[in-house]
Amino acid sequence: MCTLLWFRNDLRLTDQPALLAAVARGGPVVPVYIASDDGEGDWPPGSATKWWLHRSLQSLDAQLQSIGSRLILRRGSTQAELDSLIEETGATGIVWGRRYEPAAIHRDQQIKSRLKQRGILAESHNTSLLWEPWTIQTGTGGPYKVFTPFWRKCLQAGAISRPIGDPVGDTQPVGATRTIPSPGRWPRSERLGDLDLEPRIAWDAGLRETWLPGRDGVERELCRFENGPWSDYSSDRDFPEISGTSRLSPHLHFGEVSPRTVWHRLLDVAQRDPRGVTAIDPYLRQLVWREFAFHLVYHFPHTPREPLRPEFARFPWRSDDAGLRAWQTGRTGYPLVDAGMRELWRTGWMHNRVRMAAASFLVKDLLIPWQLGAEWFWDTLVDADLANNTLGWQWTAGCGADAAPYFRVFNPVSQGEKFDAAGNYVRRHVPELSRLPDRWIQQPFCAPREVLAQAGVELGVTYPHPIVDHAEARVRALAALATITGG
DNA sequence: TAGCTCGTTGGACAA
DNA sequence: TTTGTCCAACGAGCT
Repeated sequence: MCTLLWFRNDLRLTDQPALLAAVARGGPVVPVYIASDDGEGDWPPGSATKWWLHRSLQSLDAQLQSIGSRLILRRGSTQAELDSLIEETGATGIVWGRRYEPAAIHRDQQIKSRLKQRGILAESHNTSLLWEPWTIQTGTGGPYKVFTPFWRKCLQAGAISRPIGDPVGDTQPVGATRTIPSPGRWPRSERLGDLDLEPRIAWDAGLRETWLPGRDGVERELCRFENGPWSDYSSDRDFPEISGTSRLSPHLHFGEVSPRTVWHRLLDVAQRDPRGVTAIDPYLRQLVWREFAFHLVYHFPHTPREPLRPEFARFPWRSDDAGLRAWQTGRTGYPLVDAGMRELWRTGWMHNRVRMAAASFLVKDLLIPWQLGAEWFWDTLVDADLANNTLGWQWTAGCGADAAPYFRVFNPVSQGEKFDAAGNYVRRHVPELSRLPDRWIQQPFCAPREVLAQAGVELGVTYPHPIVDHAEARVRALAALATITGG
């Protein structure tokens, strides 16, 4: 009666329905993770993703060992590894958490039908969403393409159940069971180091300084957010120099915490707050944006590569290798954009407000296809997530759900002046500008010569000239849009 | 059915 | 300096 517990993007032991189902079968449970690209389509894990995954698996294994179990690691074809694990353990069932990306769905369906043919129990569970994509429908039975009605419909769907193992503070891993029965003999396992997830050259210092993958990191960020930032989230989240956001995105991506746990912990905090529970709404809305992204990628599986709005297939994008390279390396000459791109490179993350400005610069100022931006983010973000990344880029490019009005072109200078007025964010990530006064920090190219000299800035030498003139680029972007709207 | 309202995150310009 | 208005048209979603 041995059961394989196949972990994917749900690397945790608390509020883990697949784990609970495995234990409920009664026999020994073999927890397994398979490093494989075969469910990722043309989106194999990027470098930052692998860096995080290495540590997250380490954390999961430690948690399992603390209750007398362990994590079996394999690499290669998922189907072949599952087959061999069935051989080695005599497993009669496999349970896992569902995924919603097109390639993963396709692969999982094949695995499921093959297992069933062989008489092996194959059971999938919802381990990562509040509402699975097919449970939320418009009045006419279709998927939503606009966020606000989606949000309203979700709230109508009823209260979100408490996480398994509640009340909060119950840190026992398996809910009621609290132990995972081990097999008499463990199957073969790779060593974590042999999965080749670690970088070959040490580019990860900034990531190590910034992040703590795994359960302890979840606890650290959740506590920090609960103890302050949540209550000013709606205003502070826009200022990149402040840690006003939850910084939970990578933890949620890997399923080190369930959205349900986050939802209820913050709701509980808000309930004790004099301003009442609605004070947490702006943040909960963001959690539902994550749900919306999964809803969209499930119902429109072509969107990671193609625009949701078909007329954008005719958009006159430019080919500009030098521009792309300048953007990627944070050398566009626009300090806010460059600070964001360098924060991304150094820490594997970028503040959301800056993501919008940087992404807008690529697609509107440079007219470079949003797919190239999505690929760069995919490789460099520790929270790289196909659903969220797709939604974000299509939104910025104006070709996705909730399309932005055509005239919404972010001005990198005024965004900087609004949200980084004192220039602290720019100074942190673009040190060669750090001695510029606030007045010029967001637009060194307009600063008087003596100011630049005094700050030790030599344009074109210590810091680049702007690679495009934003005012001209804006006009050009609007003209490009007019070609596909017929305007 | 047809009509109505609205759309996460903006910017430029006039007054 | 601040505030209000306008900037396409469309299609989603509701009534």
